[in-house]
Amino acid sequence: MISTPSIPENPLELERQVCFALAVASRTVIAVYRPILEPLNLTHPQYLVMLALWERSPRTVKDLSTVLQLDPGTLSPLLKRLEAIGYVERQRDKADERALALTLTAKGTELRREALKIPFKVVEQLDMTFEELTQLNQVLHKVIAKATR
Amino acid sequence: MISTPSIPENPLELERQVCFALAVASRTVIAVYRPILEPLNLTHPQYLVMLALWERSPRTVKDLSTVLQLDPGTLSPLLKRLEAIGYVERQRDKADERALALTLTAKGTELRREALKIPFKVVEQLDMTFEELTQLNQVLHKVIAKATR
DNA sequence: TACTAATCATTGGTGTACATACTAACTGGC
DNA sequence: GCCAGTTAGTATGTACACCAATGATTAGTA
Repeated sequence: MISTPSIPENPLELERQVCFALAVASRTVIAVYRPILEPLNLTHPQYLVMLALWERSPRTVKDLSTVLQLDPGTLSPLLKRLEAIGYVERQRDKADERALALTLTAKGTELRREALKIPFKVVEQLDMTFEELTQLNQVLHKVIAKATR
Repeated sequence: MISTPSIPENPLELERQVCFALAVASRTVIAVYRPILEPLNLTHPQYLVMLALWERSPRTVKDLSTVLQLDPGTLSPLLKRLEAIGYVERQRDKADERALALTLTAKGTELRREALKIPFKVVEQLDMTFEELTQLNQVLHKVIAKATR
């Protein structure tokens, strides 16, 4: 007779929850960025906005909201802070006055040169191979796709 | 003569950043939990605290802070809210008056029966195999270990 | 034993993150 | 040109999340 395990596995075990690992991983990785971004006067979400703007510069709040998957209500104050630092300019779109165009300032554009070092610094600290990180990235994008449906 | 790619890869490309995928994945997965946790009157961080308490009940703030890798300053108001709902009791440790002991109430203990369904609901919504999730969990714990050093 | 250092939780400040409600501006159909 | 319905961004309220400072308590030590 085959015995079943006497102690059934606990579905609610904390260490087993992927959501827990995701939340902690997100927070701890962002914590790695914090001292690196601090000299640039950027928080991590602000850094992500800058990445988006370095790829294409006049972008609307709506556009950033879609790409970063962030609520416009979250971006609104964040973008004002970026403007206050002087990395970004906010102006209404002439063609559509509803839309707010975010444009990089000279200072914001120039910042990219400094930022170029960041990915290398982070990868070095994480001490993981390029392959591992690429694969993780793929799995995460799959999770995002599944969770967003 | 071997040609090098004319357009060099961009290290700052948003979609390539693991930190971005991590942040979005964490937020979107938590968003999956939101409607599921809402009937229990719990936010996701509160749910994680409950998971920890269901595993072992009198736990201090310090202890929870270590396990959940959360600042005590974050937990303090969160735990007061859990107390206000009636899932938890807060009382100073008799032996060490500095420590605050968090104990499950009867209501809090009973809630576990409802919560047992949650992992299955989430896995069903994510539509991913047990193996995929287990493997993701392992990689995330590796990232956490590397990032925490 | 008195003094000092370490520990634990809370408080206050800044910055996300999301939901809801709101205003201004645009659109299509008439 | 007008209007119903939509869209873009902002304002507000609640809840994390982290940091630094504070206060209370305990532990360590001369």
